[in-house]
Amino acid sequence: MRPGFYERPVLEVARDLVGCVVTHGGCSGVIVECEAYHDSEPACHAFVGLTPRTATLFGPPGRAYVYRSYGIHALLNAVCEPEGIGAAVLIRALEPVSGIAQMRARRGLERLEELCSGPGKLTQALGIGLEHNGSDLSGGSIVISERPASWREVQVALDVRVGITKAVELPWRFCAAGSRFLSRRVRLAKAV
DNA sequence: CATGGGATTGACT
DNA sequence: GTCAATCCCATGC
Repeated sequence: MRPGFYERPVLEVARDLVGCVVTHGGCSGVIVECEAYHDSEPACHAFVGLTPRTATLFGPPGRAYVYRSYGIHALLNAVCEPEGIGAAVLIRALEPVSGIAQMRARRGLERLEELCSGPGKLTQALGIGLEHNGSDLSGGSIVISERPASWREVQVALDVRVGITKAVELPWRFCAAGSRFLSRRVRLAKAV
């Protein structure tokens, strides 16, 4: 991504990440769903302040924050905003583009729509794990790159975030409108 | 040091 | 629809 892309308000970054491409482990996909988290609201891990767990979130922008969810899944975030502010965008779903045979092997599934349609699914499909926490998202093994030409004009729909119990009303979920590869349907369908 | 709670998924009723 | 799996870590005694 261009310099400074992640060092902006996390809501702007989340909106702009829809349509961008995530590549790792010989596989890639277009981001069709993501969510913003910020230390000012209680659904964000960084809400509790600087701890060993949240250190990555408060660190420099443009790094990966990868953590274990429910003891089982690794979830991938892109750290945003200037260092010292705890904010990140959770990558929640991809439209598979390349390395699809390897994704199927890693997931043990055939159906294209089920390979990356959830935050834990896409990390499994791409082979992303906790060891990637803190890695650079431009020069590291995980790379996020600009929207391909065909995604330049993507329509982004807003919705409330999935799976949280605090600050549930904030419409900080960003989806590619009409995509078949979302983790769940959009309810608000408010466009940005 | 013990406890409790998840930014989920897949299997099962 | 319901529910268990499973681990990291924040919190509180």
